[in-house]
Amino acid sequence: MSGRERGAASAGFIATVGRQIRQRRQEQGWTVQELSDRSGVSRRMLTQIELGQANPSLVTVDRIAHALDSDFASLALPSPIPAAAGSSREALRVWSSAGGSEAALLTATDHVPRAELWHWRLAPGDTYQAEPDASGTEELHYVHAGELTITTGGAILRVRAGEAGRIRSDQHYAYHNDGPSWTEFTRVVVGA
Amino acid sequence: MSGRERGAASAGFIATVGRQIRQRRQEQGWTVQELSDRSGVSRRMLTQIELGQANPSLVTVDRIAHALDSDFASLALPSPIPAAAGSSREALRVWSSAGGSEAALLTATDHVPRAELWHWRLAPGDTYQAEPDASGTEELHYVHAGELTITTGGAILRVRAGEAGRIRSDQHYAYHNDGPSWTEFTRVVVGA
DNA sequence: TCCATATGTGCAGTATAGTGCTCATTCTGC
DNA sequence: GCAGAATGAGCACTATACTGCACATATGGA
Repeated sequence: MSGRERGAASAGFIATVGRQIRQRRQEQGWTVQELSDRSGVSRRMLTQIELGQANPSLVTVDRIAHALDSDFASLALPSPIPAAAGSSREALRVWSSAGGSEAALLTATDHVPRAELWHWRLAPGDTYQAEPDASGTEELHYVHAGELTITTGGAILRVRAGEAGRIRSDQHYAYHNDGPSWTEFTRVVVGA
Repeated sequence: MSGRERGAASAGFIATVGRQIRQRRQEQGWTVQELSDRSGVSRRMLTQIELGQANPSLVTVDRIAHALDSDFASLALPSPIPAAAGSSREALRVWSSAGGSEAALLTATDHVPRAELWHWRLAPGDTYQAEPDASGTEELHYVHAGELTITTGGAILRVRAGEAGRIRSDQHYAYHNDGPSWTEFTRVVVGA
């Protein structure tokens, strides 16, 4: 890191966090000053964070999250929250590769049972290596186009367009696109 | 904020983030120096972060996350998500209307937490009236094309293409396509 | 034992996160 | 139009995140 770019919105997720904070504050009907009083973070800083012009520390984000009766992680995710009625929000691109492959977290539940809805695009020949998860976690897949190869614990599962797959997630696994065209699939992650 | 406690592990989640980073680094078989080179964050800072003795900024955490081929949010969550062996299943057309609308159950888990993955197609002007599910059941929606209007308990939720929605489904609810074109959406039902 | 590698830590310096003032602008409602 | 509330932003200042170096400790292999 020679030149340290700063001042403006550097990373995209910083803007996401800012937008999350602003929306939740407005849902509470609070002014920036009010959130400042409740969180202990200055009004000056809050406006910059909401506009994606700051690079807050974890402690600062945590103070704000607590004041909003939320938690740190959910501010980074684009999850809505309203209890009875849902809301709409844009997807969060969580992973991408040099080849153009990408994974977007579309929406998720807040608490148990945890469920996440994803959309994935894998370029021909591309691979995604995943880490094991909490015991009992499962995944559902539905392939819209191309074909998806899932390797897990020595087993190989091939899912073609129009087919569905399911895996347990207590061990290392990986997604591969061994086909000649792009693979598109929906992924649901379910935890206890 | 009179006395600002610092230097030691202040918040619990900071230690969580540190542990996550250390674990993933060791899974890669990297030394701290190696992660430092790849992420652009100094070795000095990395050790403190891993030990929960630092208060890094979002950009710093993001740099580390990218070097670990991970994402920012999952480092903050104590429980990530994926991995294991599964099976494939064919889609089941559960419902259809005279107008050509249809609902297909793509796949589902066997036991708790229950989760079902659906694909729906609603013709313009078509409606589906649903019965309440078991208490605590939730639904996630992602609209691929057109727009989806969900009415539930007097509330109206409109989800457009590219947006996501969420509702509690332990009450009467209905899907409507009020738009001029076909509506296509993915639906996830999650129960306890 | 000796050497090499990996990690933890003290210290000083630098870059920047964060604060508290200030004023400008916008949007209300009167 | 006017007054007040709310937000956006410039500025100087303070607190601290972050760096680089040095040194200590621990582990493992020849």
